[in-house]
Formats: sequence, C-alpha cells, structure tokens
Amino acid sequence: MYSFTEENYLKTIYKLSELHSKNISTNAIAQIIQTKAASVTDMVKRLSDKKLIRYEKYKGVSLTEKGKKVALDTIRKHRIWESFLHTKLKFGWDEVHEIAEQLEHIKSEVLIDRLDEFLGFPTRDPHGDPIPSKTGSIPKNTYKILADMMEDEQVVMNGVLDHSPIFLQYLSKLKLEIGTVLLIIEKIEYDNSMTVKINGKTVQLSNNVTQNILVIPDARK
Amino acid sequence: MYSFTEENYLKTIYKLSELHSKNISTNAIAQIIQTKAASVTDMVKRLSDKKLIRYEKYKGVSLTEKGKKVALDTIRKHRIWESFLHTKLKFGWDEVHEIAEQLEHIKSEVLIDRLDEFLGFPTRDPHGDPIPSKTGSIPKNTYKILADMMEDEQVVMNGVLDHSPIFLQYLSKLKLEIGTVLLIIEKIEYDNSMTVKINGKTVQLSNNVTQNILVIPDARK
DNA sequence: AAATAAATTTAGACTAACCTAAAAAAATAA
DNA sequence: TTATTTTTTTAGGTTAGTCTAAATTTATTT
Ligand SMILES: [Mn+2]
Ligand SMILES: [Mn+2]
Ligand SMILES: [Mn+2]
Ligand SMILES: [Mn+2]
Repeated sequence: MYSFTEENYLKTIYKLSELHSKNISTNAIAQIIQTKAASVTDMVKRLSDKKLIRYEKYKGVSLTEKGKKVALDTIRKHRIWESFLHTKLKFGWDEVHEIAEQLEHIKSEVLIDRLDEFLGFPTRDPHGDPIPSKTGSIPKNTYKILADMMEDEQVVMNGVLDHSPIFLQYLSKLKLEIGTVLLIIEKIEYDNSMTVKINGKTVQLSNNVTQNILVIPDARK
Repeated sequence: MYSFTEENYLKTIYKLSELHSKNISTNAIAQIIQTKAASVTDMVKRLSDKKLIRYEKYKGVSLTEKGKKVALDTIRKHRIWESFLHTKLKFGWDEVHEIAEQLEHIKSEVLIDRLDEFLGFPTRDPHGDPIPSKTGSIPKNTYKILADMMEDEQVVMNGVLDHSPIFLQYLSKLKLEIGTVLLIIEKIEYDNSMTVKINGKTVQLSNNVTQNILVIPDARK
C-alpha cells in the first residue's frame, strides 16, 4: 500500500505533532528523517496529493485522519516488533529500535495480529511506550518527568524520553529499567542534579538524565 | 549491503542453477522475477559490475562465490522466517512463503542467529527444504519423486517441488504433509496416476501431483 | 545455406526518492 | 520599517529499477 519512505514520513510527522501541536515544519522533518529540506518539500507534496497530510506552502503540514491511521499502524508494528525482539529474542532495550525500524514496514495485517497474540497482547513496548490498538487508539501518557518530582517521593520508572542506545545503556548500567523503584533523596539546586536510591544503592543523576526519565508515584508507598 | 532487488535476483539465479546446471538465461530470470527481459539485462550488468555474477552477452549468467554467498544467506533467512511463522505463529505452510519473501530482506546478522536459536536450530523449513548453515553449506537433497516409486513401496513424504499455495492447500486437504507415510497401492499406466494409502485412507493422486512430492523410503518398513 | 522465429540487447523514457544551488518568502533584528 | 538572517521552495540533476519499441544476435526450420 504505502512505501517504506512514506510510512517513515507519516510516523515522523505524527511524533512531531505529539510534541508541538502546531503544524510541522519542513526543517523539523528533514532533521529527523536525516534528509534535506528540499527533499521533504518534494515528499510532502506527494503525501498531500494522496490526502495523507494537509500541506500549505510555507505553512508546514499536519496529518489527515487517513495519514494518522497509517502513522499509528506503523508505530503499532514498530512497538510490537520491539516487544518481540526484547521478550522472545532477548535483545536489550538499546538494541531493539534499529531492527524494528525495518520490521515495521513488513506488509501483512494478519502477521502483526498473530505476533501480538503470540506475545500475549502487550500494552507497552520495552521503552514503556504504549502500543496503539488495531483501531488506532492509544492511551495518553500520564507520566511525570523525574526531574519534576519532590524530595522524599518514591516513584516507579515507566518510560524514557530519550531513546538513544547510549542513554539506554547508561540506565542499564545503573540498573534503572522499566519498573525500577526510585526514592528521591535530595535535589541539588546548583546543577539540578538529583540523589536517588535505586535498590538500596544511592546514585547521583544529572539533570540531563532526570529530564529524560518518566515516572509515576509508587502505589506501594 | 545489498538491495531487496539484488537479493531477489541472486536468489532466483541460485535456484535456477540448482535445476539447470547450465548458464541461466535472461528470460528464465524474467519469468520468475515477474519482470521484462530488458530489465533483467539491465540488472545483470549491474550485478556483474559488483562481481556477484559472471555475465557474457547473449550467453546467460552464473553466480560467483560472492554471489552464491548472498543467495544462500537470503535463502537461509527465508527458510528460518518460514519456520518461525509456521511453528510459532501457526501459519499454514501455504501462507508462510509470501510473508517470508519480505522478511528475508531484513538486514541484521544477529537477528537471524537469535531467531535460529529461538527455534532450536531447525534444519528444514515447513516445506521440507533444507536451511543453509551460517557458513553457507546446504545438504544436498537425496529425496526421490513419488511418481518414480514402485507399487507396494512405503515412503515418507519429505518435501514438495511445487510451492504454490493452491498445491499445498490441496495436499493439506488430503492430510498429506511432511512426515506423512504413504503406501503405494497401484500405479495406473494409462494416465500415470497413483493409488496410495494415507493413514489408512485410499486416495488417487494424479501424475501432476506425484511429480511434485518428494519422499524417502520408510525406515519402518 | 538461406529464411524465419525466438531470445537478447540497446535506446530512450518513466517514477520514487534523493541531491545542490539559487530564488523567494517569512521571521527577526536593527 | 528597512535590513538581515533563516526557512522554504523551485529548478535542474542523479540513481535504481522499471517499461516499450526497435535493433541485433542466436536458434530453428525449410
Ligand atoms: Mn523504537
Ligand atoms: Mn520503543
Ligand atoms: Mn518460500
Ligand atoms: Mn519454504
């Protein structure tokens, strides 16, 4: 139906829309797709012809319902494949994304449904991101950013904002993963770093790190 | 490394080489790839430039060692994915090929190794075809064609020559699958059809069918 | 051996997706 | 409100892979 490239553009526009709410600029897309602005202009014209996005010269783009469906479908596939790679093939959460970038473009509706069933209908991928349903509904994240939590609060890690392998590997080294319980010991005003306790061990997290960790208050506390 | 299309050409040339032993003709490739002879000529020039095949104008092509390695690697991936789809996701043997045609082009060496391990290192795919090893070695099939067997012989089905869904579905309907034991009751000279017993049930198989079934003599007999 | 048919290659075009360089529009600063 | 900078678009090319139609080579008949 849609090409590898088209799906990547739509997915990118969807993800940018989640953050910005405004129309998405040519440059923003170019940066993520790792291409030139001129190429993006080319492509958005074609996507617009196919009624997948709305495009007005110099005004950026937004997804139509049709385009949003394709984007969510691609994200669904991506996250289900990531779950498969992680839970069945034992890939680390820092390794799954790159392979899933390829697998998400396999064309077969029944395949992804069977895989979903094989995995027991997971609701979140290895990074804590929600998996869109077949019909394209996706739970809104109500997570908080670790940096915004108060001293003495106990929280559970539930996701990350930065998905880069280097960041994920760093978290693994600290034994910080989805489900890990954190107790906030101290917030250092000077550099906005944070002292937290993880499994009884005290570690210092820079602001850069705490800004990229999503948490929920710990129910057990 | 190599494109989707390049891998498909190499795989096709490999499979034709298995049958013909001679150089492979432009037309033969065109027919399988479902493209025009002119396009094949174009492509074989490029594959030749990359030292993946030997090509002489009007004389057909043959694989170099380098090309053979790529072909076998692609076939390995195809058959491992087919095994996964069949044994884990419960797809029928008539359904796996089409999806594997896409999955075989996923680029990741570690992925296919992990999948292989996850499946317990299968040696044959759902159609009875041998899975090439990582190093590209592949057992030579010593199977016989059912049509060539004698009356009163008992054999075990071990593969098919025709992989089309319609043929595979017909075999499934007859409860004929890999491992099924067949007793040859009678060979009809008139139309070369065959009366066989499958699980105690007597069925009539046309020459068209028996020419496409691979068997080995039953050890139990 | 010449004539005819079939297979293969060449020539010239097309599309998707990309590029660079230049032009035009929008945003920002003076 | 000009002037300058940044963003976006246009113009013109490139590459992989495809096509049709015509030319050429090889194979098969007569
Ligand atoms: Mn990912
Ligand atoms: Mn993810
Ligand atoms: Mn197959
Ligand atoms: Mn097979």
